[in-house]
Amino acid sequence: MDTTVVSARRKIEIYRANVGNGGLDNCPIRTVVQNISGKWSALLLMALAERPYRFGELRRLVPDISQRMLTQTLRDLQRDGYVNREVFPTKPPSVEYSLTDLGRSMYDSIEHLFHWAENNHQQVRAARVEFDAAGD
Amino acid sequence: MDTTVVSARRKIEIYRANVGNGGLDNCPIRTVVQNISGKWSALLLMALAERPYRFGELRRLVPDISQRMLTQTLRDLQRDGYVNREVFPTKPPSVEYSLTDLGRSMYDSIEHLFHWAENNHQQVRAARVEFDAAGD
DNA sequence: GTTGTTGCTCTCATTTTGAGACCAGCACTA
DNA sequence: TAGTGCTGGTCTCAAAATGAGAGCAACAAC
Repeated sequence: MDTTVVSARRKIEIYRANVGNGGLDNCPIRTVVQNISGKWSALLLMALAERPYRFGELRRLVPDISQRMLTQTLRDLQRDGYVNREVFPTKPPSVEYSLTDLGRSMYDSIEHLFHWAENNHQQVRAARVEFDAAGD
Repeated sequence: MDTTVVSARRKIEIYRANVGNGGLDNCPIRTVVQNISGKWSALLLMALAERPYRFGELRRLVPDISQRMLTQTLRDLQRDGYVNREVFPTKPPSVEYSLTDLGRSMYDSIEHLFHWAENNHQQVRAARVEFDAAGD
């Protein structure tokens, strides 16, 4: 057995054991990844990594998100501790969302993936076209 | 304006311009991220990063995935060029899935996030508990 | 008083996912 | 020879997530 592979295998075994116990909520990676892998999470994290935004600003920034999903995605990110929600007593009251330290720390890691995506999206797109063509 | 922030802002502006054009399929990051942010994609990539797996092996490895979603997720990953699907003419025929070079390259980037998740899942979990408690 | 702005929530239609039955082809077994 | 199991799927139907859009309260500006 290759040693470079042992740690990944162990993670999976731990995962399996947890599933066997009926509690897959103990798989660390899924605990975290499931909640930032929503359709809109990455986009919102990207925006908030730039600077704090108000609700309406985010809505205008990502025009194809529904208000419902914007509310819900922000609340999920807040629940996991990535995003801070602050209400300002203006009239009408405004709400500002910003990254927490935890969120910023996580963003530093997910940013690698974003950079990869920027640099390699043509290849992905090409693969997709080829696959679809072969499927005819 | 802080210079460290300019590139993120530009990406978002590019994104907005594309949306304005009616084509948000040109946003590089979404093109890539949407398809690996599925519920099961990360888990399967993790497994396949370790070594190639057969369909049934993956099924046993991730017991709480339905056969239907396993098929579909693998096909999506294959379509984007991350995963190679090879049929062996055994009886009954077996199918092996493995990471392509593109998939491995992408995995190197997403792995940062997985490591972060391993190291910080307690904090996420704690934030979640606190949020839920405050919500009473 | 009419309209606009804020950040939501509620309802309902559509889409995605989950659970499980079914399938073909061959091997092994009784 | 009939039964059983293994392979990697697909098909159907229920459940869950999402999208589209209306409604809402309170106050400002006109």
